[in-house]
Amino acid sequence: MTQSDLEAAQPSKPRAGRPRSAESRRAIIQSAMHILQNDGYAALNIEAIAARAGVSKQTIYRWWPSAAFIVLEALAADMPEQETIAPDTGSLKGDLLELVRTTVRALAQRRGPVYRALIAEAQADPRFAEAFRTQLMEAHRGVMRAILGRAQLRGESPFDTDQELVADVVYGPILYRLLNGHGELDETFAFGLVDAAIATVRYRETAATRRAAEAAE
Amino acid sequence: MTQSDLEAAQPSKPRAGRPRSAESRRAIIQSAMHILQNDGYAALNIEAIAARAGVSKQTIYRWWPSAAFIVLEALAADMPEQETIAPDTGSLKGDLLELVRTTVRALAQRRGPVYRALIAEAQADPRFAEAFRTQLMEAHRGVMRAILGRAQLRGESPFDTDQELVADVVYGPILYRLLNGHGELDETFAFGLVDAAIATVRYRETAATRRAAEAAE
Amino acid sequence: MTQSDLEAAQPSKPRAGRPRSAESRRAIIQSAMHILQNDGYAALNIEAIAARAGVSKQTIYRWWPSAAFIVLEALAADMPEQETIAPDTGSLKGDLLELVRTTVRALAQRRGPVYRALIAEAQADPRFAEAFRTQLMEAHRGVMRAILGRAQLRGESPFDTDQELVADVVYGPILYRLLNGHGELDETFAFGLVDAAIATVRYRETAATRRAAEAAE
Amino acid sequence: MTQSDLEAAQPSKPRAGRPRSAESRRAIIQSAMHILQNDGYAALNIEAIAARAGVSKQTIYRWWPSAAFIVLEALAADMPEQETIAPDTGSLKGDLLELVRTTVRALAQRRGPVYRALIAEAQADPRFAEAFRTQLMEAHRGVMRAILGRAQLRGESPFDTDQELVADVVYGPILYRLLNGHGELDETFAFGLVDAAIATVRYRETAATRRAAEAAE
DNA sequence: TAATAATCGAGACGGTACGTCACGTCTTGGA
DNA sequence: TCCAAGACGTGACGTACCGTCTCGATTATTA
Repeated sequence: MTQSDLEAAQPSKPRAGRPRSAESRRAIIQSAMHILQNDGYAALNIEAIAARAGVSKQTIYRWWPSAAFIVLEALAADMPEQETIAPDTGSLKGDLLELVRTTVRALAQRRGPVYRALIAEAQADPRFAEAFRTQLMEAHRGVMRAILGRAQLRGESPFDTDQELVADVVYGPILYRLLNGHGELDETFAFGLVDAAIATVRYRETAATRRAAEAAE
Repeated sequence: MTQSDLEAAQPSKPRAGRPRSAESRRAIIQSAMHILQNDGYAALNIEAIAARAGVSKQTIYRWWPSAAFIVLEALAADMPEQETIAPDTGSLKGDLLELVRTTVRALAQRRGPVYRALIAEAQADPRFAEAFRTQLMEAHRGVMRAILGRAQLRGESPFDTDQELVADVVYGPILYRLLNGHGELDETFAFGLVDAAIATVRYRETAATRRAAEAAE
Repeated sequence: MTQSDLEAAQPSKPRAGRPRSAESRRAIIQSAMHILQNDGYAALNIEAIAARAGVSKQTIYRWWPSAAFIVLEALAADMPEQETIAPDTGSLKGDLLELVRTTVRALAQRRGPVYRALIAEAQADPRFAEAFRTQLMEAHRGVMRAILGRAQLRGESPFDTDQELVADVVYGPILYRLLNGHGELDETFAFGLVDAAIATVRYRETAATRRAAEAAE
Repeated sequence: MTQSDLEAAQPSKPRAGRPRSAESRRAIIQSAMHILQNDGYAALNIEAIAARAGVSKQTIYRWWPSAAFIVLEALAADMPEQETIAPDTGSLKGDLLELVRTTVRALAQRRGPVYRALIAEAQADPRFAEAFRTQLMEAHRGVMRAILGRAQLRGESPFDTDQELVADVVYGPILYRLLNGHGELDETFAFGLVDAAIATVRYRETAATRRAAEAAE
């Protein structure tokens, strides 16, 4: 979590000294996103961000550990609340279709390059990996859990469904295609994924068998 | 494809001049892998590889575009033929279990960091992405195809099974956990994945319906 | 002259607002001298002084133009009145010996590094050069003048002795050795210098000749 | 001593690798001197030198520890051999006058600021102090020794004259006025200095007395 | 047996960005 | 009006690697 979240978390604390410049913060984030959109992540370095934002490098380093955190903050700010984005069509298949198609479409368009870059960054920077996972990935997975929770209440899904596995089955292949580029992120893929997810929810033979076997030991 | 494959591909052409030093090639690859294992991918740069290999930087640049390609060459050399690694237990579930457990185990141990780094690298370098996909990922997917092909012959899997989707359902979640770190790469996960894959093979309702609908348009 | 001398010079003027904190002033000077003694002049910067003094940077900048001025103020405060330090042994040679030995000894020990640093600073900052010359160097030269003045009254020195030249002959070589480090600042050197000074006082051939020659033109 | 003297010292050694670029070396030195003459020593930093020379910072750091060393190299290159610059008029007074007037005149004009800056630099950097002393100051003192040596051969100076002291009496006051700015570096000063030096050569009472006293102990 | 040609080690080169330091100024709330 | 706290834009630092470029030396094929 960025230090810059402090003020949001504790707006009451009247810390001494000159307060953080909201204008600089905004300029930095906008500068970073502009460079990202126009020149790509490879061109996104602190010096360029600072120059374009009319800000000193020191000011950036004071609040963000690296450029990736700035992008993360911008994305997280855009990220609406779970309730807002979790579709609620009345059926599991409907919810999943809505979710997967939206996700896949966003990644096939402008979101793709950003997510690819941030995930790459996370492989080299454990601090960022942590922030990325908790602030973005968990939000996505939370949507899946909400959908599956509702499906369980409706009786569409067994009470002991492995929600984590289902979330992996949905998001894993999407990430896989996004990063590896061996297949399209299109409608056909979205339909197939939904089928796979539903099939996974219903079919639990091996797991049940194995649990029984383990219980017998 | 690396330039260094030229000699393997065309051993007959006896170009003039001093031939490539096999010793330097070996030293470079070993140096790279040593640094990778001991200091991590972040420390893997051409200067360090050259210094440790007792080789000039020019020699490296002559044969590899970047450090990632050296690692890729090392991994690809280790990669056995498909027939060798594709398990053949007689049943789809048996093959999948064998494959997934082996894969997950390898990634949970020493292979993990290397694959994470190379996939990250691929996001920033399209040339490397291409090489990585064709030389490593396709080999993995080929194993899946071989297993599914045999399952179809045995009647365990419909003739119109979407092999690509099933491969995605298996490898996607593995990659997801490897890169995102939200869950363990363990036996339980492997069993769950196999279930999901088999469920996907059997359940094709949505896809069939959709195809029919599309045909009706 | 430092702004901080204002209050000393004009204690009557009761300017409005909160008066200057004597405690802060003391803390700043002590902090500066502590850093200077322990970490050297290179480590003496405003931020370090402020941090150690528990004072804001602004408070320092309000009263001193740079760190060098703080040190100068500390040294000038230590500097006793001329009458106090000008030796009066009854003979020119005695006075000179006393003065030179004291000076050389002080510079060979703790005063050396401070003077070296301040003189260096003066080369880059004309304002400080002016302050340093008038507040420290002139005090030293005044001692010489006092000694030479007494020698003239005693008849030990010609009435037209070039006091400035003699002061240069005494202090110049000391400074030279202090800054250049080609020779020791020891007793032998002190004796030699006194001889040179006395010789200079007595011998005025060239100057007299030249003046005569110039007058003839 | 700069590493860049290596090639001059050992032109025969055919070291491996790309040889040092003579053009870059020249461009760097010229760039440094240009900045020094036009913008002053305060503006002389590595980045500016590199930019103006069309050279990378690394290339400068490879060969010189700091900007001061570049200037020193330029000055030392200009410094003619001792025999060339040591005046030989036939008399001690003539030689001294020639030397002192030349020196004082040069420092009063363009050499002054450079020497002031380098001497200041030497106070903060022991490595540079050493280089400055051995490469420049010793050359100057060598001239004095040559003059005094000849004077001794002619019988103008006692055989036991303390050459070091006389050199200090000549150069010390010059340095003093240059750095402290309390007096002019003009002809009058030059004449006075020569008188002081000659007086010092002739008058050795205290030293002789003291040596006798010490011998008696 | 030479000439030609490609490789090798060493290492210097221009270049880009890094993350840090200290500067001197500014903006708060409080004394 | 001063004070502490501390954020700000500025400018330079010295370092790390990048990918390219000479060097002299080595090792093959070709003439």
